[in-house]
Amino acid sequence: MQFLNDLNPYQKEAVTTTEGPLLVLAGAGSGKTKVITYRLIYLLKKLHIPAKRILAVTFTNKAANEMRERIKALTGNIKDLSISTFHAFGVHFLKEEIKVLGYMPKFSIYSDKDTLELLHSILIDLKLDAEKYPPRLMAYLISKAKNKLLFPEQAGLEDPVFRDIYRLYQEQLRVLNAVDFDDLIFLPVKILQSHSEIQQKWSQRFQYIMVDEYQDTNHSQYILIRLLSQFHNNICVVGDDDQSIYAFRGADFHNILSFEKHFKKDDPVKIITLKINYRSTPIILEAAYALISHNSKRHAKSVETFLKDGEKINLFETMEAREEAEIIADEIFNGRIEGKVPYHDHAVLCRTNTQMRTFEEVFRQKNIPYRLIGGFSFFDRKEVKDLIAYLKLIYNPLDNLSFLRIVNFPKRGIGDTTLEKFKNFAFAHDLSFLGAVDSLAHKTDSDLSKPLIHKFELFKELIEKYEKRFQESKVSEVLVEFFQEIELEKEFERIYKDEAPFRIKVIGDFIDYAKNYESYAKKNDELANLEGFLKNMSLLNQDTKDDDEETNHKVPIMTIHASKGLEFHTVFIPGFEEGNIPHDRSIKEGPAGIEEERRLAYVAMTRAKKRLFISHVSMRKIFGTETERIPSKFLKEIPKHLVADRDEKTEDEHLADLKKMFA
DNA sequence: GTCCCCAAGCCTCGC
DNA sequence: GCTTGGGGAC
Ligand SMILES: Nc1ncnc2c1ncn2[C@@H]1O[C@H](COP(=O)(O)OP(=O)(O)OP(=O)(O)O)[C@@H](O)[C@H]1O
Repeated sequence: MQFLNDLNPYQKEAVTTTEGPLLVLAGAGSGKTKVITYRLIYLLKKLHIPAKRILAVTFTNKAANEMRERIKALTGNIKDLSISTFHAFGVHFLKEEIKVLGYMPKFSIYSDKDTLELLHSILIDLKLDAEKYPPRLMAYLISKAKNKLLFPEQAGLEDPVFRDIYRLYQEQLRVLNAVDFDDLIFLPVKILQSHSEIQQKWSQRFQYIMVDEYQDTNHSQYILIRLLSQFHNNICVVGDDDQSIYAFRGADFHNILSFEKHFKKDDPVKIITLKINYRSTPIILEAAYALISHNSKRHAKSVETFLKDGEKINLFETMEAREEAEIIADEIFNGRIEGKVPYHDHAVLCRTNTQMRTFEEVFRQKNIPYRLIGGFSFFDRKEVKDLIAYLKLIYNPLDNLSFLRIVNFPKRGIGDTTLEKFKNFAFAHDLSFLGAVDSLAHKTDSDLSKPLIHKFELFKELIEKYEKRFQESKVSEVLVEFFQEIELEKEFERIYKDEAPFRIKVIGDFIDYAKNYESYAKKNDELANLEGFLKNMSLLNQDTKDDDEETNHKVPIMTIHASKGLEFHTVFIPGFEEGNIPHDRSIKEGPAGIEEERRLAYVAMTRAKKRLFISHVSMRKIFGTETERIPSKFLKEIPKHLVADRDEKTEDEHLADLKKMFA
């Protein structure tokens, strides 16, 4: 076992302790992910455990892909190995087991935008005021209930109206044969809890289970893991409570702090701490720990640094965001020329997506190659959503929401009144919308004219034709054919007029995405088909990075949330202002909100290996209006001697500046 | 049935 | 500031 020599004794112990519950609780950069990866290899290569007996859960799809690649490189084979996010695992599980709940295996996954639409229609059905029961709030409450594994009856104890909304929402989803994101965890748990034979099957299957970033799991995810590990009880989780930054999604770092209590059964729980940080310079680390030690609710850790020396943290302020981005662009340029640090070993970590746009513009102008990670989803664009609705309906004919989106796109002369009559007809006969089309001709109670009925029939034929085509040929090829058939470009020209060329380009991007998906599937020994494509889009699990080397030499621009688990030679954290980090919305939430923001800052800082730049602006545009900004209070929590403030000026210089300003 | 205009809210973070 | 979609005009 040559490869074990890459590990320190504590890491080695974590890797070779395979039986019983194991918790690795350790700070940033201490090699937790490395432990998980090596542990997988150890199980496969040394103990010869069949791949299908192991489940590894990562936080993001990117992390899953990276781990898969490393395992593939080291063992040559990744077939049958389950490395996925909780949600991707949920999809996998439900494909096999969702029948017991009365759903079909070909279910749709609704994004939160879709669920808002659904909630909107439910409020209308229940004749409720959307002002009094805002769909956003309802969606949030339903999500919270599902995280806590509560059904409508249990969640709506105080508020019967909410109970009814939640109940109807869940019923509608089932009729549409669709699930929301929370269902991907909630439903598997409910199935495992109520069907002991299924629970036995799955918990016997997974002899070893590992979870990375355990501090960001929520209650339902913890229960899911407990149910799956019940039989063998070989469960290993790693994490760092200081890096819990997904509370808004229900994550609760008490899961990791209570791991021992949760999992001790006959076997004792082993806890291993890793103290050595291999990533960052002592200066960066001292600053990050000084900051995080201001949090009251945390498990204190001691750290030692492996690296020596290093330069101070660079701090600077600019008037506005553009200038901030320009200075960063120049630093990256210099870093590459003078420091020989390649583009992709720099990273810009933003608090919000909106910040990213400025960097995109400035980098483009200054010819700095960049790539945006995450951010505004391509799939949220209206024109793309329409295209996806077609695919969803083709895949899942029960998906009425998608049907409504596209039955008159491109315009085929089916208007609101016609549609209203059609819907009533379908409801009266208890049919799905697509299913109702066939009955129109035989039944007399639809109140629709012959030509109108024919329009519906043509639409259904189109859907059915492509259902077949997608089974026969490659997704990307069928897409091209399909877009031609519905004369999409023509429609875009009609709707978008001058903007059409730009929108038409989006069609091309969509097809490129499909091609990318196909090569991604191939790389992972997966079958590329419509089902996989839809899943891939719903879970956003494509690495935006494609294979050509070009892309690997670009500066990533992303949010701090997306940077979790990554590391870079040089890190820039722009927008270090009060109101941005900590964000206004979090400040409003009180102390817990601020502590979460402090963890965010800690995560961002600890991504840096050698150089760290922190910057803030004095004016920032918020919803179009310029507002004055002051430096983040977190800045005061970083010891001054670790920081090189470029703007540190003498009194005289300040005076001179002021004079200049008013001259 | 379709087009077009204007009020209103927006994305903090994302599987 | 900009998108979006509801509601009225054609
Ligand atoms: N024993 C070791 N010797 C040398 N380098 C190591 C060792 N262990 C880990 N590293 C390196 O330290 C870096 C951080 O490791 P890793 O990403 O696994 O840490 P982590 O604890 O998961 O970090 P984080 O919690 O911040 O995501 C990696 O570059 C890794 O290769």
